[in-house]
Amino acid sequence: MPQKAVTDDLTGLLHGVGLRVTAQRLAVLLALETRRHADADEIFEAVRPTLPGTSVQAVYGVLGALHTAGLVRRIEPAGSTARYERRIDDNHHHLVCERCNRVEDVDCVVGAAPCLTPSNTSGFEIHSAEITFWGLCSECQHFRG
Amino acid sequence: MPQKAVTDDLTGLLHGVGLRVTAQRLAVLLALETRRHADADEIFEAVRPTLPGTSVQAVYGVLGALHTAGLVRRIEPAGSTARYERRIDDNHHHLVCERCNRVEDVDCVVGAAPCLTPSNTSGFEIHSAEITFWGLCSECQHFRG
DNA sequence: CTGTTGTTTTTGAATTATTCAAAACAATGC
DNA sequence: GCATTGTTTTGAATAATTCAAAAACAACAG
Repeated sequence: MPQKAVTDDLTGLLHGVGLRVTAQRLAVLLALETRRHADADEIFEAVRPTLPGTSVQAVYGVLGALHTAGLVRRIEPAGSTARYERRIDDNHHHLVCERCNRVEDVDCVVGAAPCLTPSNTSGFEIHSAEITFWGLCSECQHFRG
Repeated sequence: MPQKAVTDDLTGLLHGVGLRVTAQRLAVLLALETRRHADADEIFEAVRPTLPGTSVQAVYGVLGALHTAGLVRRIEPAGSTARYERRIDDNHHHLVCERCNRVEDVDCVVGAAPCLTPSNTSGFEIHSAEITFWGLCSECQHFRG
């Protein structure tokens, strides 16, 4: 897909949720296209070359707006900074490395449906269930001892 | 149970994992007996009356040692500070309020076992699965709008 | 009980992700 | 184009947590 078409898509995405289309927002969305589980700083660095003058605060602002609008999902595994991703429609989960904080997607979980039903809800109105698997990534398995 | 007996239990707990027994560690463990999902500051405030002169850094140090030793579990729901709990042997999960960050336990999950098996592990060696249910607590359900 | 050793706590400061606020600026509707 | 309203910049603040050095202390041997 040519660059123009991608940008048009992203423009439509923003219009769709009633957000103004700005260069910063397009750049952040574009950066998220090719990055999975990027944090604010990674996105800031990705945006900087094509859009110098962008501030970190603007990136936080854009990510906040996109998140509120439901265009990005935000995860914050213990020990990591907040990470953002565009995959939102599927109910996928995450593997997090306890040593290096690397994050990978888990497309689905065997027998997932029951997991979304806690036994006692303590009066909570439940909106979503988040599953995080903790362990060691392939790299870090060698470093044990 | 008399106070002395509780303290003896906690002393044994520390000995059991090869940690030195200090007044601060006993105080933190004792504070955790009656509090669920307490954060460092809550524990600090709970410890202060009986053990004045204790520093917040000491509380962080104690909690770190207890966590490393496997005596306490540490959760860090997005948007909250780190919280600590003594329930570690059962595989229970959490409900977190999206508005006030209140945390409640979920004793178990219907059909829990399958949840511990992700479909693709991406080469990870998995140690544990953490399930967080997001929603609104009974209090905060009234504040919508 | 006492001295020694290694660990823990205190004291004081640093770090870092994130947020806040006011002013400059830009997108959209007319 | 122009006004309106939302967004970004600029600059500073916040707050949880960690780091480091020195003092205090628990555990153990004698």
